[in-house]
Amino acid sequence: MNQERLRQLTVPLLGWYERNARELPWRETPANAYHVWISEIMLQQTRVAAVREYYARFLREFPTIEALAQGEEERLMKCWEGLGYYSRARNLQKAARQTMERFGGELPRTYEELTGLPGIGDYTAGAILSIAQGQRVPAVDGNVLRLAARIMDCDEDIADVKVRRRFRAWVEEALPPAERCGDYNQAMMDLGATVCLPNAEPMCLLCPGRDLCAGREAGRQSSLPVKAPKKKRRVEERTVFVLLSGRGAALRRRPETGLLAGLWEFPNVEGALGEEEAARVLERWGVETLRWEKRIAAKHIFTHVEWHMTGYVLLCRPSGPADFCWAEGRDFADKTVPTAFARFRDEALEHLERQGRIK
DNA sequence: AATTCGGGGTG
DNA sequence: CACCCAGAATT
Repeated sequence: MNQERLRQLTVPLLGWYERNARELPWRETPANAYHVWISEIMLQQTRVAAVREYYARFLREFPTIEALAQGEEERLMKCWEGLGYYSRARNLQKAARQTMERFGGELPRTYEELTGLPGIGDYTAGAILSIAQGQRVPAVDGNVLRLAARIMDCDEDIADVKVRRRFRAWVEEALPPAERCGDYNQAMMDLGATVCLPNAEPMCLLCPGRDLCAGREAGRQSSLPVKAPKKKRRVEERTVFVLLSGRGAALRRRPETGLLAGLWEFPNVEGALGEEEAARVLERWGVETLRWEKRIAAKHIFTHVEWHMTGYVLLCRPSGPADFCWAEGRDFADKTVPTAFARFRDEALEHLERQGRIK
């Protein structure tokens, strides 16, 4: 195999990194394991550009592990609103609490203890240990898999766990001495993000590995890595109600498990209901409607499911099932409503504001 | 080994 | 539209 190519990259890569490292907020305090941890969790399956603002705001709200452990869930989730994969935030707080109890408030320094904390897996443990603790541990993410596949001209399926394990072992062999491993891991990610681009023609002329890349040599750089196709999304039809009363808009909490667990949503039912069917649902709920305002079509795409939503905005009395929560003003603003319902939240806000002015 | 978890940027 | 992103946990 071509692991040798990966090993040959190490020295030029570190040199490239010294001149081309991106300036990122979490790189200002690399020795602060808490900062590194927060950034790594936020960056899971999430681009740097999306994380920046969230990172700054999160650390303002929860400056230390202790503050995070003691923080209120409502505030925590509000901090995460719009970032996605909300279990990351919940796991973060669970891990913070375990850290207070088991490790005296400091993140542990071994791979086993770190991966034992909720939300910290193979990659994140490697990132924390190498960047904040100067330990010789690899951090293999999507960037590294792509880079390694190209430089070794390896066409094995990087979606396969066994293949990933082998890649990790090869990267481990290519690692520099411990004190440079944080830089090495971050250099691989920077090179992957800015030069060895995903889903596009890589900018090989700018790459420190251009003369030793087996993929480029074979002219296959842009068709690597190979990844098994994932199955397509299913489509779900839903009917969403924006119910507006003198006490505000109706929200309810989603179940504690599953999609958007524990977040707030506008009351909704399965199916694309017409007005008559929708009216029957409201009757069943015991909602006294005063006036139908309008109908809105909205679509939201998740990774594995696609919601086609029919929304009804209507004025009503503040009646309905016990799990309805009528909220306006700060109460409404404080509740975490996921992006999937953004179109309906905006509609509700517009009406609530208008009412506020009349008063 | 497969599926489930969000949301957004990009070709 | 399809693909991917500083992945992890659950089934």
